[in-house]
Amino acid sequence: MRAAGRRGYAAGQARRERILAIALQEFAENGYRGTSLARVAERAEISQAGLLHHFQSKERLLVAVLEYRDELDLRRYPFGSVRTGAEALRVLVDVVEYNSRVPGLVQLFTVMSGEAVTADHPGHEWARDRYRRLRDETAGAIARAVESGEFRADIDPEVHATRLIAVMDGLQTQWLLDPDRVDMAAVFRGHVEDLLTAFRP
Amino acid sequence: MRAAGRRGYAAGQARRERILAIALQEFAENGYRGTSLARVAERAEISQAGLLHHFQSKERLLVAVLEYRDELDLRRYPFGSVRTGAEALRVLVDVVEYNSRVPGLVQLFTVMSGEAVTADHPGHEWARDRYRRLRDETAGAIARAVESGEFRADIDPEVHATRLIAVMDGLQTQWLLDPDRVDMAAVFRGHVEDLLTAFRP
DNA sequence: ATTATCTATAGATCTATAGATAATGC
DNA sequence: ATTATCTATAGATCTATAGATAATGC
Repeated sequence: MRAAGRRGYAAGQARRERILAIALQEFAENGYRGTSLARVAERAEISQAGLLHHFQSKERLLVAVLEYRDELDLRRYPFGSVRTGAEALRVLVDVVEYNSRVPGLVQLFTVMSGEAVTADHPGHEWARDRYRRLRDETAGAIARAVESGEFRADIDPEVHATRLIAVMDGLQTQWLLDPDRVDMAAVFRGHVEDLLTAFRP
Repeated sequence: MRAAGRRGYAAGQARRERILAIALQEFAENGYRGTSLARVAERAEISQAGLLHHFQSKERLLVAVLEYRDELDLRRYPFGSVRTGAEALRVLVDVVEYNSRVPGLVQLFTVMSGEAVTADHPGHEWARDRYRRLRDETAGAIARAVESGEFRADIDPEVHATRLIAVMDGLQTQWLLDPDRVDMAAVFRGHVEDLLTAFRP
């Protein structure tokens, strides 16, 4: 397909993608501060200076990894095309069920969100904006369901969006730490079922 | 008071406590991997070798900080002395309200939990065990309320404990990243009120 | 005798840059 | 000409230990 032939040669483009995939794994396993460029370079079979030719600094590499993930990830949040509130909540359940099959990706977000609450972390703005976007999209879907009369009129879309995302997030941490004792997908599914009952007018 | 004169001189004991308080701040601000012993030592006005006389390694220092916090923290979770389910949920609301006044401590736990999902992190076992304990205590309180007939018979204490802790945790992350847009205490209070309604037989 | 503290340093990182050489594709 | 890649290295860390000196309190 070669969507991005705009800059660099084909070999360089392929190398950049390989570096991104490996860096994603390393950041997920060790966090930003625990990841070394030397190790990423070694696994990508390039010298460290070679790596820095493609990504000018460790910060830039992290930002590129986060954007790379978001691209793939946002496709799983098709809130724009969703018709009903029940459908929107189903999308969230699907996302959680998908996540429970890709612990590495979940770990990237959990580790990054944790580190990124510290002010000087290069992913700080990214994390803040990502949550804003998720809240806005989720709240929008809930608001539409309230307007259509599908959900009760007295529920606050913003508050429930914040809560729903909090449950998803908090479950991820508990699940990653103790997968045998925390059935993330089942607990979240139950939560959404309870909500659908509570939201009914 | 000098509860712990058992090992070391008084001056050493005082110094250890000073180091713990400063290390807690540094770990909260920068995470485990982003914290340097040199900086902790500098702020505690001791040489780095002097610091390592009191805590034999960086790992041991982290463990000591986590235990130090837990001591203070567990007093805020007096689940043993709670009589009713409603009271237990009130305790959680109180904890969240208290937390919203001590962002530094909340940040320590959020950063540590995030970093600690990586397998080799020295706080990995600590975090896993802490969540197990929280879940067990919360589930126990809910189970008692179910048995007494205060809460509906068909609610699963373990599942609801996991969910409640997830909401608390997930709200912390969103609140730390965006305190102006996320009113952690209010959202959690609303959540608990909704639960009390839903739990009524 | 035990504890507290220091200086000095080993030894291992780590990120980023300088500067050279080789390959690519217009 | 641009891009990709390398070696070498500067310069700044970082943790932990060795070994010495001073203070404490039984």
